[in-house]
Amino acid sequence: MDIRKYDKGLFIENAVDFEPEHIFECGQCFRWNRFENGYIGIAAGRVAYVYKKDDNVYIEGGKEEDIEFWRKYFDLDRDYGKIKERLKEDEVLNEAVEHGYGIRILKQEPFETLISFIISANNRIPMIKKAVDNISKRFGKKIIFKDMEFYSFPSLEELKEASVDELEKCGTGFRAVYIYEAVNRILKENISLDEIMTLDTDAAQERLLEFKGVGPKVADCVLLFSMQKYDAFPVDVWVKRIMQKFYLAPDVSLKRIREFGRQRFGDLAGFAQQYLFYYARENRV
DNA sequence: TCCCAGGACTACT
DNA sequence: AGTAGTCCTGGG
Repeated sequence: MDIRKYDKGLFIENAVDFEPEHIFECGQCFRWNRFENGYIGIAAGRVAYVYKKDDNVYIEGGKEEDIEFWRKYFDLDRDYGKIKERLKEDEVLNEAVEHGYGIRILKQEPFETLISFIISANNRIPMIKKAVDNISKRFGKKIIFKDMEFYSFPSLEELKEASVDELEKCGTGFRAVYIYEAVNRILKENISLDEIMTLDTDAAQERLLEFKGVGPKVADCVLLFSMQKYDAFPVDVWVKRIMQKFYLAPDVSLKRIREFGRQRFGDLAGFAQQYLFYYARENRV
């Protein structure tokens, strides 16, 4: 799929397997919101209004020098048609893919993803969005687009200024101390998320679990949504419900569900998880 | 007013 | 190895 320039930004001509609603509502990101005919949001300090019209996806506000950024962010070089073909051999996935046929897994920034998913623990999506937004307003950089204010998610350097109290005031609750400790441990122990990204899925998960406030589910989300570990299988309540309903007994532990998912879907476990999550959530399974 | 949703921690076994 | 109780916040 090719990205080209037009007068208001960038567009993807004949975008296949790409539905903004599926992409932005499948639980992987917190900074995109419904706007007019699509979604408006910010990724890595770049604001855009993304919508689909006919077969084209428009990235209004996208700059010519960011063509490669958006190509990578939206994972445009991957053939989701082929992935869906393979997953549809599974009866449940066949149904789930019908619902979320336009899902793509975004390539988000590891630091933002780590902090955002620490906030996601025992929390609901609107609350998570609010907290991430407050942190960005307080510690990120302001960007004006369409006469509206947007704020980039703060860098490690920007967030090191945050006290536990300030983080709490952003609406993070008991997770404030986890965020504070994560930021300061990364700085003090000179931890490189990019280096963790080079490890295999199990080794990288182990490293992420060393952060307080990061359990198996949060670690798997970071691995899948920012480190291209597509064999990760994050198990949240929705995935738990749908797995227990269609594949396993109702009392199977989260750990076993994770093991089952990874074994059954292999290198496509992460994609399967996204289709299942979206299906379960949309249908209130 | 209470109850519920939503993962990880701690302190146990 | 697995599990009960607790953490915070907004909405019904």
